[in-house]
Amino acid sequence: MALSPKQKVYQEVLDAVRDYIEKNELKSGDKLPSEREMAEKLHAARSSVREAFRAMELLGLIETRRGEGTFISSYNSYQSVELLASFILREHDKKNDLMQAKVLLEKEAAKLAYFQLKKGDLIALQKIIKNTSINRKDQHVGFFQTIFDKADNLLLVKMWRLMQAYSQTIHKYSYDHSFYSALIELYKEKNYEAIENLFNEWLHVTYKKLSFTID
Amino acid sequence: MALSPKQKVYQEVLDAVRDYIEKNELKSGDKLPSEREMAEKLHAARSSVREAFRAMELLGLIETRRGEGTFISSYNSYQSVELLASFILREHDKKNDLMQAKVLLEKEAAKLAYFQLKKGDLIALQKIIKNTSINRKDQHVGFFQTIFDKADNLLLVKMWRLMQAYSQTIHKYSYDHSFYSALIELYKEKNYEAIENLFNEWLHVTYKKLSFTID
DNA sequence: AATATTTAGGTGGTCTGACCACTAATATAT
DNA sequence: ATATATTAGTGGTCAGACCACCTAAATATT
Repeated sequence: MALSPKQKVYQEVLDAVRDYIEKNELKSGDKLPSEREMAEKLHAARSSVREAFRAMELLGLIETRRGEGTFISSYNSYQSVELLASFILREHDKKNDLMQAKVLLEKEAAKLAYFQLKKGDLIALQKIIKNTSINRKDQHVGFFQTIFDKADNLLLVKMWRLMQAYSQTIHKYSYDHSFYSALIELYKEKNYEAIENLFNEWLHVTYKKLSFTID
Repeated sequence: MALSPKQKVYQEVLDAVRDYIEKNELKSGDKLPSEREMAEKLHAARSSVREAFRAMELLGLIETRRGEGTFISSYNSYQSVELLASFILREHDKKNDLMQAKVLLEKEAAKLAYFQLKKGDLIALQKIIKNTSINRKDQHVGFFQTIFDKADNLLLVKMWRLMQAYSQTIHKYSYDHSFYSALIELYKEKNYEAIENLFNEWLHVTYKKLSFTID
């Protein structure tokens, strides 16, 4: 493993695993080579392979079962993000970036979904908003999950989920209640252009607000 | 390190480090105990401590300098996002999703930059487009790198760079030449609203085109 | 023959101890 | 006082050794 001298071995293992997954077209749940086998294949020590594997495990990318092996995770578990947040999110300047990016994704998803939403979907959205038995965060997630489904872009929804998880430790993770109703109303009125403005207004207000609440 | 039997050692190290940081009120840039010292303190092997440290490093929580020590990271919190994204992107071969997401980011960056661009910036953009000594890909990257700089959102630019890198395996990675000129023209005319439409038109055309070229 | 049991090999989990490359502070020489 | 060489400490990596656990094949039991 002495090819790229500047890079650490466990970083190279990371790349190698990614290539391996792609090359062999492995999907969620498929088995990876054992630590020993991977080490031999990459001419690295097992401990180096383990450093890479443990990091990936912590990120929820792989799943490990003692006595069985290492498997590609379905990546539904975002538990790693929680740990991240507990360390990271005291850095405030990045909170703004995160919130801004998240809102942008939600805005674009809302616009993409515009062309796909049926009447039944609108009713479903309304039901989520009116359901007071779940908390606001779950309302927000449910609401936009529906929208992202209609937007039909797997990459966008994955990025959004990640940001949503990150942003959960920040106080502001949802819009005002009136926001959701306003969006639904725009869908009903078939007012595509106004969607952009609705989000942008909220974005500017919140952006400023966050700037002043930095301690 | 035999107290909590069900938990892996490197997980316990993770918790211990978090407690250590909390207890000693360490801030960004502060030094952590060495791997050997931490191992002795926690009655664990150095390799186990390393597994935890490497994972934290990958998450961007700590920074490591050979010969000096391990420090609490001050920046680069988005390192993990990059890694995650690189796996997410590989997971599915939805080229359409990727292209759509990339264009969306470029569009939003163009709109964010709108409020920051000075006359000199526009000249710089024009110079990039008129420079025929570099290939189209580098023109595209240079053009939007300038725009993303003005948009001033670290997270957005990192996501974009990643997508740009991956999209290079696809044939379409840049716009028609007239597109860039048109965008500059809109900046000059201070026509904010038209930016959205410019991108959307291109997006719809390309989206359909790609739909038919999927192998 | 069908079932239950034992066994052997493979896997992750952990530890020990050893080098190497690098850095910074100390000691030494100029 | 300055420049140089030494040294101790640090992360980076490796090799090899156990252990606990799981699975499947070989064996024994019915």
